[in-house]
Amino acid sequence: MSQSSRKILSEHSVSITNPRILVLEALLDFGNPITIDELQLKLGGSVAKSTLYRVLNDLKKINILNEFTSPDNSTVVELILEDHSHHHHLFCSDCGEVIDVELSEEFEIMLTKEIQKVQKKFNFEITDHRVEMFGLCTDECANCKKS
Amino acid sequence: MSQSSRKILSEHSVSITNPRILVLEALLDFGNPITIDELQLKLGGSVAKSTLYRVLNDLKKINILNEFTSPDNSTVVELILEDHSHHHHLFCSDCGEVIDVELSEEFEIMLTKEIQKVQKKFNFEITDHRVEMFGLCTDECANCKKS
DNA sequence: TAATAAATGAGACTTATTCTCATTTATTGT
DNA sequence: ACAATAAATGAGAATAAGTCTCATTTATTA
Repeated sequence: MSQSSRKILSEHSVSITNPRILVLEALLDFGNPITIDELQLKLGGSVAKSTLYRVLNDLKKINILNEFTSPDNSTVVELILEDHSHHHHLFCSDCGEVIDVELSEEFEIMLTKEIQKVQKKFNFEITDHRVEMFGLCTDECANCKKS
Repeated sequence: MSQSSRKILSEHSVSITNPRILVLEALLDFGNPITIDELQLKLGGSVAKSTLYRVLNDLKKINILNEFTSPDNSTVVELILEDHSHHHHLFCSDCGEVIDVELSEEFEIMLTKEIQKVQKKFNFEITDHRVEMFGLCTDECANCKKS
């Protein structure tokens, strides 16, 4: 793990520093989209707040980090490595969990066609898209209030 | 216009006050998703900041206001009135404009099927979804930096 | 129109994120 | 391996979006 975080950094010609390794390892270890709050918890003060935000920005700049806002307004961050193909997000409105979801090939093809229509109609150059789904994990989730 | 904003409020059994009328009229007048910054500009100080946020929350509570975060992290707000059917959003990464987009019926049907698959796979109850598209308005947009 | 409950304005407060600057650490060329 | 240089870091100050408080005003109702 320590190995691969260093590799990621050097492959992107970013200098290898302790905070960067720690943040990358936390993200690799969690393996799912994570809120900045949770990430800070996981790091347990080993990286200064200002440095954490700087490191996240560095990772965004080299295009291996995706940042978005969940419906409950927390900032969520996720690594996008080579093996991490195009996907979408599923949010639990109760516990805030975020899950990566891949949709079928046929669906993506159809969506691409729709997007082409939208491009023409609005004279836009569309570079990216995502599907967000919201709901409740109906299961035995320990964090859900089950209200 | 003044007429319809009052009507909207009374139809939802919300008391008719000046700030509420002003905010609703600004939203109706703009007619598109609008950032809170722009909305404040449009209101030109006629409504106190704290009141603006309270009114927006009131409108959310009666389910006629949708709020989301744009890719550049500004909060965007839009009215959802009866005639405003299911739609998605197109964002310009340069000027920040947000446009409502309807996708084809066939696409929505296929998306519904995909969502059913996701529900089963993750044991989720999915209540809502949206498609977000990002790009650049290639046209003669006065606000785009054309960098 | 008076009584009551609800809404407002002004500004204090909170919290996420960014900025500053003195110090530390990584990189590089020898 | 080492010194010089540039880059990154930590600590905390600064900023800004959004919320809260409370005294005053406004809407509703009977």
